[in-house]
Amino acid sequence: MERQSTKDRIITEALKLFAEKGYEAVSVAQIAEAVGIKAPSLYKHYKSKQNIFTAILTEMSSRYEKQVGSMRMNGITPGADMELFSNMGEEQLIDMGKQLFSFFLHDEYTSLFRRVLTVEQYRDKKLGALYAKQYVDEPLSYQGELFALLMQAGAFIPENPNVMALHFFAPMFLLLILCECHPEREPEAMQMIEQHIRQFSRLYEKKVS
Amino acid sequence: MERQSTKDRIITEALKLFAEKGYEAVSVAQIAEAVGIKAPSLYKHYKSKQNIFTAILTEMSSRYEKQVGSMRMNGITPGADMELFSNMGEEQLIDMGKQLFSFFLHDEYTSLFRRVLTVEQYRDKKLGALYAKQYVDEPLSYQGELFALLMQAGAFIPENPNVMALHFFAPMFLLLILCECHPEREPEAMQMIEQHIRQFSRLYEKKVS
DNA sequence: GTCTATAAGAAGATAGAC
DNA sequence: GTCTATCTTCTTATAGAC
Repeated sequence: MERQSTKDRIITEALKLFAEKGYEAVSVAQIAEAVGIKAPSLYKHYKSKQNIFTAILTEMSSRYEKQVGSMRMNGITPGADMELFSNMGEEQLIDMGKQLFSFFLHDEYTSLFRRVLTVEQYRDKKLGALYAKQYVDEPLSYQGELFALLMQAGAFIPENPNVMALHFFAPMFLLLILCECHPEREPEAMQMIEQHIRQFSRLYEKKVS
Repeated sequence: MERQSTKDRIITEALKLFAEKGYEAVSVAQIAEAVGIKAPSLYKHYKSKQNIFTAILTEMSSRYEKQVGSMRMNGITPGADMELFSNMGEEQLIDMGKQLFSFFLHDEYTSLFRRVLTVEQYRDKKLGALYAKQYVDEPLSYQGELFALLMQAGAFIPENPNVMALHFFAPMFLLLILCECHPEREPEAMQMIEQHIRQFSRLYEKKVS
């Protein structure tokens, strides 16, 4: 009567190990040990080590499409909830940035899977493409749409909204990569994010004329 | 009469393979084959596979300290060559950005070693620390110093120069990571960099009052 | 310094008992 | 579904001839 089936526990433990050591460096025996069974038993659930990895990939992609895809990265669709943002102040922007950062850094599966993609992106074209899509292209295009709408609404000075998205997102991306490997630097990073967004707001704010 | 000794060629070929597949996924036989010798011959030059990796680390670190450390990332020490920058226009900033980006992306050793650090950073604390130092902390602190001086000289509006460095560097860092795995997107990235720096210049330029 | 031969062990995976 | 026992292949590394 465990919370997770053995088949699911294999995925969970394998993901943790792959994120920590990389696919090649993890043996089937290590995965089995983490689950609490012997290596051969594992082959009753998955027919190969590669199969375990593929199952992780499938599971994480569907999780992404469900959570992040439909919610568009932070629970807000740019079109529908526009009014929520049209009177968005600096403090709201800081909150949004910090929450986005915190989710990406602390959500267990998101964080572990990003580490796996980081480490394996060069060995498999599909993984490289997935990394680019999930952590570069989609955040940028989503935030680009959002800033375009806010710009139209007169919340910011007229500039290229896609470059604006790059200016907003890239610093958080850099600090995310930093903290992923150096968790002790999270407070420092959070402070940088706040300073970043305050300055970003000042730069893009519409001056009263 | 080869240009490189066998001992050096082992380092070169091993670096290429480690950057492509990761340390664990590369066998000593593969390195030997790339060099053009048999695996056991390799042990006359290095006493273990780990030793080869350590030699790469030492070599690349010293290369970094020589080239990038003393030249402060792009050949210019912030204090000494200030006058060169004090009348720096938008086009100069774009050139500097593109050259910096191009160097990081195309310099063979820089690029390969960054890939190795990217892939191995989670498995070894020293490698994680090196990654943070070389690709985050030092570029940011150097550019922070530079922008602080330019700000003092009246070239930019008064803002936090370290955040300004983050705004300048982080977008290039993100695009660098993207192109490292997707070289075909370099033209697109170069265009983004140009747009980024133009917008950056407009945002930080001192308005005549 | 290079080779062939080989040791010693770990890896992924299967067979078959329970 | 789990286990023990086993197979096969690959891996790092050494020995010793040339």
